[in-house]
Amino acid sequence: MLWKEIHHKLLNDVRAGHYSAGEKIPTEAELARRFNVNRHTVRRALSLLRDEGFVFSKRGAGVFVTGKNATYRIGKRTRFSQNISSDGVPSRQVTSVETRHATYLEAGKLALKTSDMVHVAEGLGYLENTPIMHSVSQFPAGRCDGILTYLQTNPSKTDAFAALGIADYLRKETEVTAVTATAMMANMLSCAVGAPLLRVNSVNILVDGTPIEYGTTHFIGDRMVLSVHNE
Amino acid sequence: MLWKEIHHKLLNDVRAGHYSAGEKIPTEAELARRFNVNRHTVRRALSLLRDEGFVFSKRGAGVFVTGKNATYRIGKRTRFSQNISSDGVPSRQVTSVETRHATYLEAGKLALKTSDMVHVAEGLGYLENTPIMHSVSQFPAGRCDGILTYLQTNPSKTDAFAALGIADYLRKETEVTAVTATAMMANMLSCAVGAPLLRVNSVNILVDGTPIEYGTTHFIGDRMVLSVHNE
DNA sequence: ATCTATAATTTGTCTAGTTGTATATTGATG
DNA sequence: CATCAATATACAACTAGACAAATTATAGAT
Repeated sequence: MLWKEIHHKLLNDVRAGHYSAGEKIPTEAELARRFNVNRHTVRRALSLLRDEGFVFSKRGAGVFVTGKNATYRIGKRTRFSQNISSDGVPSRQVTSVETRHATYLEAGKLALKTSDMVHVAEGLGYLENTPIMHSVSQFPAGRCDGILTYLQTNPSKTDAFAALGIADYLRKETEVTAVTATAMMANMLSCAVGAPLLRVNSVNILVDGTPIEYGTTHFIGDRMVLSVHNE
Repeated sequence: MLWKEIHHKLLNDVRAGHYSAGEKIPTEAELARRFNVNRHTVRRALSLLRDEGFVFSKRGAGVFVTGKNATYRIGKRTRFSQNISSDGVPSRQVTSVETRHATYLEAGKLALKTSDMVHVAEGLGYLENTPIMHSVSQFPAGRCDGILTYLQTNPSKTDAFAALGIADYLRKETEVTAVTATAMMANMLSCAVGAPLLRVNSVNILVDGTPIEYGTTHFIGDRMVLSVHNE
C-alpha cells in the first residue's frame, strides 16, 4: 500500500519538526510529484494524518500542521492568557467589533433593557499559531464605553477592563455544552465540520455584582480540556 | 457551503436591526477577517443579500442596508404617504438648481410661453437615511423669483413659498404612473436598474388658480405606498 | 477658512492556484 | 470474474493576489 508509506514519511517529517506548528506543508500536487504518485494517493495519506490530528486543511489554501493541546481552568477568576496551561504560548486576536442594540438574551444576562446598546467584540484564541477558540463577548454600553477601541489595539480583556478603571472582576456563571462545528465555525477554528466543540457561556461581574460581560466561547473539543474549579 | 452560512448570519444581523437602515455595514475586508474567509467568499454572500434587496453597495464607499427590513413599521410609512399630498418628506435635500427657458410641456402646465423662464430645483428625499424619492420642480420666473436661493439653504417648499409671500397653495392635479429605473435614476435612488418606480406629476396653484409649481417625482416602488384622498 | 492635489479606502473584476468531491478507468491479485 | 489499490478526469468551493474604478480622508497652498 503506497499511501501508508507516504503517510509514514509525512508523519516523520512533521514529528521531526521539519514543519513547525501552523506552517503550510507542500500542496497535494507537489507531494504527488515528489512521491511520483497520483494526487488521490497523497490525499489518502493526508486524510489519516488529519484524522490523527497532526494536520488540518483549508480548502483553497493548503494543509497546515496542528499545534499542541491545552487545558483551560475555569474558576472564579479566569483569565485566558493566565489559565491556558500547555507548552506553547497562547495569543489572542480581535477579529471584529461593533456596537448595537442588545438582544433579549443579552439584555437579560447583562441586566439591561433591549433598547440599551452593547459593545460586541469577536475574536480568536491561538495556541502555537493554530486557532483553538473563538469568542464573542458583549459588554454593556455605559458601563464599558471605550472598551472596543482599547481591545482593537490590545486584545487582553483584563487590560481593557483595567484601562476602564475595573481592577477586578469575577466569573459569575459558566454554562458548558457540547456542540458540533458548523461549516463557518469549522472554518474559523480550522477543524472539521461536525467536529465536537465546547461551548461556554459565561457572565463576568464586578465585585458588587454588576454584570460587565456576557460571552460565548467555542473551544476545539479535542484540543482543549476545561477544568472547573469551585474554590 | 461557507458563503451560505455567512449570508445567513449577515441577514440575521440586518433583520435583528444590528445595522439600521442606510447604515454602512463593515467592509468586505473586515467581514472576511471576522469570518476568517477570503474576501471573495464574503462577496458571494453579499451578492445574494444584494439580489434579495437587503443591501446595496457603492464602489469606493461601502455596503449599506436598504431599510427594506424595516418596512413592516407601517407607522412611518403611513405618515409618510399622508404627507405626499401636501408638501414633502421627512428629510429632503436640494441637489441642484438652475434657471432656463420653459419647455413646451412646462409652459402648458404653468400657463407660460416657451420664451418665459423657469426656476428648476432638483432634490432627493430620504426616509431613515435611505434615498426614497427624487424630485424635479419647475417654478415660473416672475411669480417665484428668488425661490432657488432660498431652497438651497432650506429645502422646505412651504417655507420657501412663505418667504415669497405665498401663504397657501393647492394641489391642482396629480398624475401617477409606473416606470422602471434608468441607470441614472437607479444611481440617485440607490436601487437596481429596472426597479419599479412610481412617477408622480403634479401641479400646484395659488388660491386664485395661478400655477406656481410643476413637478415630477420618482418614488422607489417597493418602499412606498401612495394613498390618495378625495376630501 | 476654502479649495485643490494627493493619498488612503473600498468595491468591482480578473487570473491563477489549492483542496473537496464525484465518477470512471486501469491493473494486479485471488 | 470480482475486488481492491491506484490512476485519470472533471468540476465545485475557496484562497490568493493583483489591478482598476469610485469614493473618502488628508495635507498643503492660496
